Amino acid sequence: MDKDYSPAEIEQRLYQRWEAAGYFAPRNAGTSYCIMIPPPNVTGTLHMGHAFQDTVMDALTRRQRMRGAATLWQPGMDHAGIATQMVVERILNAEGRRRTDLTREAFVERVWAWKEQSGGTISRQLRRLGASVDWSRERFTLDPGLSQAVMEAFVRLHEQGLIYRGERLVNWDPVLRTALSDLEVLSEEEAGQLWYLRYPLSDGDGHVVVATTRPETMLGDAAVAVNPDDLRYRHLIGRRVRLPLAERTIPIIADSYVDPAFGTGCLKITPAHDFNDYAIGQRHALPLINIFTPEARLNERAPARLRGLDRFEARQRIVEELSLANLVERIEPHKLMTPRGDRTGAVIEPYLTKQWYVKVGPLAAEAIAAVESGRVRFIPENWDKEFFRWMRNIQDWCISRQLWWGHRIPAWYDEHGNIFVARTEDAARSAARSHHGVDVPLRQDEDVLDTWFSSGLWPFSTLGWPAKTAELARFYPTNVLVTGFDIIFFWVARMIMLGLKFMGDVPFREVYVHGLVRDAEDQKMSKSKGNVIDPLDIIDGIELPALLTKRTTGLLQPHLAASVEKATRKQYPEGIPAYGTDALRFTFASLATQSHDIRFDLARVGGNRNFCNKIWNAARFVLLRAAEPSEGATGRDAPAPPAGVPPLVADRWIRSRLGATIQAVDTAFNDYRFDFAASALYEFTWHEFCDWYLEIVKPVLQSQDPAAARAARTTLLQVLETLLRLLHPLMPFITEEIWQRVAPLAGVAGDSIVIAAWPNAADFPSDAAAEREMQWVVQAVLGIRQIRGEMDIASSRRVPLLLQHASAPDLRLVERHQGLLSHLAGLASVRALPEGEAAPPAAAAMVGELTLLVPMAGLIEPASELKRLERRLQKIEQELSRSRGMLANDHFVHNAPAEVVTLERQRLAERERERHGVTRHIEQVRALR
RNA sequence: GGGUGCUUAGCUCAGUUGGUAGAGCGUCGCCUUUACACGGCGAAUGUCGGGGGUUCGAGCCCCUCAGCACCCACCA
Repeated sequence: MDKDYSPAEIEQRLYQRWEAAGYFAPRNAGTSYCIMIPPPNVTGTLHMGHAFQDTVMDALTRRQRMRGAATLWQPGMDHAGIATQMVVERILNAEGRRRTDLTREAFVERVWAWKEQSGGTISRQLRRLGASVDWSRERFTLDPGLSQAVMEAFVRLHEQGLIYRGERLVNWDPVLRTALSDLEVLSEEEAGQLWYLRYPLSDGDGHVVVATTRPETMLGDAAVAVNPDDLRYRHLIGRRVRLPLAERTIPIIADSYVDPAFGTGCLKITPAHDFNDYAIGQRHALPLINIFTPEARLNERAPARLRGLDRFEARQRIVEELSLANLVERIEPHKLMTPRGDRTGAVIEPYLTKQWYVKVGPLAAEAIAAVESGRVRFIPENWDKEFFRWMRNIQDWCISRQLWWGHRIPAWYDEHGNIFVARTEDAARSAARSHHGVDVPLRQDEDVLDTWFSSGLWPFSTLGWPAKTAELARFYPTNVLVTGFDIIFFWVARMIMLGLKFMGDVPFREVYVHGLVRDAEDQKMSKSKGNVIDPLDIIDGIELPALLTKRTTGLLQPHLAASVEKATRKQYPEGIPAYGTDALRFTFASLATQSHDIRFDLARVGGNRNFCNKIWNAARFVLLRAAEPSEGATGRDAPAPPAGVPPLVADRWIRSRLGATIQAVDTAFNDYRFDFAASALYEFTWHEFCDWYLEIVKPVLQSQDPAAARAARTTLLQVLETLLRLLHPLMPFITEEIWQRVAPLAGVAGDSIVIAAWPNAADFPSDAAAEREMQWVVQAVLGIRQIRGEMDIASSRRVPLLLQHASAPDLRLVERHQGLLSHLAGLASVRALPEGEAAPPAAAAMVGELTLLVPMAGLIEPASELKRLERRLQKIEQELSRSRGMLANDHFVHNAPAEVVTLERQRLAERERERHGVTRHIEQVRALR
């Protein structure tokens, strides 16, 4: 093995080998295990959130593969209608062209070309992350197969009356000129104004004053409404006002929706441009007066002088004109929720159009039932509340989009407006023929489907639906969905609804919901903030200049470049060092807590890179020693005689600990607590295997006792080999690299750790006796080390040890582990003081009754030993008084469980012994002065 | 306006049925000990957001207040 751990060298090589060997395809015939990747946008790149969830999915998949399941981790990408179309439109714009300069076919062709070029980035990223997806089954939502599934789903839903076409107000994005679903609209509080406008009464003197945040829509007003109980206006109900500028008269109506306390209590009603007004308009049979073009400019219904004005220019002009006519009573500042398109950021206009809808009520009911009955389980489970809340208030889903990139809606129209929904154009044609008796010209719907419609079919469309394939039978329902909470409604809910509808079963048994990955300052990672990190830059590292270029090019708002640069320079003055994939993955695992947000800190990756290094070097040590001839190890002069050292206890101990660790990791994986798995692995590997066992075993390996050395070697190899398999799901690369060398020596056959068997805790049963004995050794060593540490005794300096008040069992333990103690605590000699012999001035440590003494001569200042002991005593006293207090309390003694009381009594006795020892020693040290 | 979650060591976070508060990073000593200085050994550090309650006992359960975050919602 190379002396240095260099991830870059091993990772790509290993992944290629795995992929070529076909390890990632489902292998065995036994139980199946399937995870569907949430398909990322084909033209995007993977961000930290993706890397996080890919790590989780890969770890789950790798563990199940090792457990012998036929695993399928299904990869693929999403065509992401709006996002992708916008990207390509932006490229066209840069060329000085617009989408509409091209034909629909030419534009779509252009998008496909861009997809081919850009889609490779994600595959490359996934490979670098070590994702063990089955590439042979990769899918894209616009593939022929998946498109067929989309058509089929649409037609079937339509046949069942669950898809319909309707004209009503939709969320309209005037920039994209398309309808959006409710979910694609984000409302935020923004500063605005409230205009108080006078509408003169048409049949007499006076006026009513309406308060509005959108004065420009007054051209489309159909009424003024007041609350029927509002005494101020009761006499006006039924009369009419003259609508300024529009020069129409409109009625004053009564509707209980109106809040008398808000504004003036008079509400202008614009049914064609406001969702509430639309509902009121329906109740009162008011006309819908659409005053906007699809670009949200005033249309021909507006007075000629205002036509063509953008809605915000129109606002200004209209307010001016009304002011001149003295029709603006006052203007107040007002905060309001402004709806914006999640992609464009454009203010959304409620707009009257014909669109396709999914009637979700019946679908939602079944989905709710599936979650209620536990057929789908959320983890953490409180996400089901969120799910229920949304599902119970769900509105019909607008699925048509006025875009070119996507699945075109399988509906055809004849000249009379008859609609023929069919799987193919031919089918539509023949339906039209039988309707009319003759062939008639048909025109296909221009619109495409919401991207999430095809994503919603993903768990079964990728497996071949609507055909009844073997894969569907084998892998559906899938085992778990791993996703962020931000798409529970967009995606998770829809998959459940559509899965139940078309497959008659839930798409997945469990949903593991993880938090949002934020940066170290708790900011959401976004391109415009310039704080996104490409996972590959953590793996491979990146110099500052390259990072700056990367972050400042292609910004949606180029003027942010300067602030992005500044922030980047501040956060990563030296760029980002290369940490390797395993360190990054292990970090993700340790961050996988149940919390809402995940604050990503590079320091953590650094720590885990060190962990990789530790594993690497521990393996080097094992290989170095295991390769030595086991017989006739030559005696270097060990400082303390190694003869009689029983290696068996340490061997038994480390095996017992390994068994406990396997168990902990299994539990953690089953509970989706990857943070627990990571810490159990870290703790065992570093602090038990490396810190203790490797150190313990060093003198044994060089001992004169070949049997002991051989036993130690066997344990060393077996424990390491097993540990590598246990680490593999989280750290696939480093474990494979080492395993290839260790497995043969450990007598384990196999081509790759990827398909090796998952460790079995039962192979390493718990050994309480060994753990107890080791604990005694550890206590003794720590006691002596503490003296050494606090007295600043150089580690090269060996010290003599005297034993005081040693019981017979103590003496036996000391004798058995003398070599070990000497080695681990740096002892020059060990001698038990006979009763009656006075102890020399010494520093002391207590292990039960036994006192360990390190003579001061030439090493230790009495004053500092005194200080140390007094500090210790203080702590003991504290614990004592706490213990005494509890035991003196009758309520405690009577009410607490017996074992708790017993434990407390033991604790008290122990502390008292310790205090006795320490006090006695303090007196001795004092006497020296 | 509703709803959810969070508040624990300087920083980032664990803390599983209530039973003596933990980790990583950072800090401070000592150490070039032959796997590893991306290291070893040792040390310091917390009125667990405030207040109240239940209990023999509360970081954990209940109430309340404060701050923060997120989600949902049609008050013009």
